[in-house]
Amino acid sequence: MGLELHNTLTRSKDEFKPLKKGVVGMYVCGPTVYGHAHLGHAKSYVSFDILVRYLRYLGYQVTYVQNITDVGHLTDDADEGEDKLEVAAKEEKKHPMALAEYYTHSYFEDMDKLNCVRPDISPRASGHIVEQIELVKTLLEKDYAYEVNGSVYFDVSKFKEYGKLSGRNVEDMQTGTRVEVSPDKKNAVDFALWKKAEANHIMQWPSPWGMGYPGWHLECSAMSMKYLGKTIDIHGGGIENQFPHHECEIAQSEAANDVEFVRYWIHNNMVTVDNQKMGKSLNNFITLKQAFSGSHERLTRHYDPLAVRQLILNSHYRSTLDFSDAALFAAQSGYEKITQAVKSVRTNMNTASAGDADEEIIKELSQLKEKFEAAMNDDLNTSIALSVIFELVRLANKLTEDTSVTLETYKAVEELFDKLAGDVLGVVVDEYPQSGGGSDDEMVAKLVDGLIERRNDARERKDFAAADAIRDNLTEIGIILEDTAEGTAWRRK
RNA sequence: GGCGGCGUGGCCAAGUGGACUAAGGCGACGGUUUGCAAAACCGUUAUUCAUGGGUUCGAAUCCCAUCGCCGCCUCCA
Repeated sequence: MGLELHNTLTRSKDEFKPLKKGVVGMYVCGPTVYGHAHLGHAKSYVSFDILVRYLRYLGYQVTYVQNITDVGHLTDDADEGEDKLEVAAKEEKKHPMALAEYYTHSYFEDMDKLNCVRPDISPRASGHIVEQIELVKTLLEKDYAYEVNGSVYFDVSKFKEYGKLSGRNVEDMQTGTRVEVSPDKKNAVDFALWKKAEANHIMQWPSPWGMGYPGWHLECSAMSMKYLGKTIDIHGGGIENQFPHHECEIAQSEAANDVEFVRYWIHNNMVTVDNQKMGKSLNNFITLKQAFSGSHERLTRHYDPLAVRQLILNSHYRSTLDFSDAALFAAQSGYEKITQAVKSVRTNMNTASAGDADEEIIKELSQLKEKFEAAMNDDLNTSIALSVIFELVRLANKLTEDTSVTLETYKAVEELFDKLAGDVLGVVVDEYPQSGGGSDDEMVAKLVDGLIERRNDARERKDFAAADAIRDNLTEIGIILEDTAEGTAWRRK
């Protein structure tokens, strides 16, 4: 049984078969860069990162495109909306482009820490105005769009399949519209492809319809088309974008190209914090930088970025995930357990004896691998996949207590950790620094090593009072000592 | 008003008709180990899946009702 993915378009789990054998084109709606990334971004992009990693694990050649929205968009389709990049720029007294640049860097920095693979292409909306204008022209030529006062709208009544993704019908929405309808529109559900800019609008570009800026659904259609072709295999995004954003993308793209736009629509669910929607006004809005440093009043400590990642993998991407300090704390402990096991295996490899691998162990490993793949094939059940990693941890920990285990056996265990927990889940890395990184680390390491030496002297003299005093001191500042058969190891709490 | 989701042990969370006498993690407790710890290992911690009916040989899983929580419909991952 191959990979099955839940496709929003069909509302069922469909076997994944790319258009071209062995090759996958995947587009994911990226962030609007007007602020630091938060926990919601983490869930979304870690989820899609898992999909990319797993497809590559299965041998697909994946082209992963994720846009950067650096063109602010109106808060609604009517004229009174404000451009959020411009709003943020005014607050910070910077040019919108400087702001976009700053938060783009910040975004990549956070995603790197979460061990998300970089997209192959990160196209900026502002760099694709030409393509977007071309798309609007095509839609006008094909009579799917109309121009009014320098703005261009998509005529939803012309696209019969509008609503097929979100399961809405146009009549229902006509009556239920809560926002004020722009008088320029023929129908309330019509959406802007191009908006005329007022003189004070900073970000604007020349177009056949005058100075303006692209509508907020347009960039994804234009850029996915440019880099992945008219039909793409996978389009991912947050569930809140299912409507209207993705519905509109389908309308624009299929009207322009007369072919199916996306074969598999994948939507991930939202995040809550302490069981409430995360929002700035609720004081439960937590950025990734705050989570990594522990600088938020709802957090009792700092959390390892990979522990945040692990918490995300602990639940399914289509379930809502509640971030709480307790949940993060549990994930941190679990993450450390995996890390410890991997480190022990690697350490023991240095001293293990030569000899063939244990056949029983090899058999167990291949069973774990099968279980892992079956879970991932079932719409990316990372929760079960992660439980397999914990089984592997237990197996590894038992081995490291046995001195007769051979190097070949350890190699097989380590390889499975690297492939499943490393390449696919991304919670195991190749190198673990002794501590969190930073310029003082080497000095800290030397200091701790020195103290360990003095403590061991005291222990040899049976002066346990002195020995314990040293250890207690270190514990107080967050350094944990562990006496093992090979000597005393230490780690940061 | 329209659409959708959820409610599983102290906490997080899989499972969605029969191998469920319900994974896994965290926490807690007991044991092994240790000079004492830490880590690790072994064991214990839900006869029960919001509640009440029903369908079925069989339900956490399907249907109905009730209660509670949440999301989308306006930018948002």
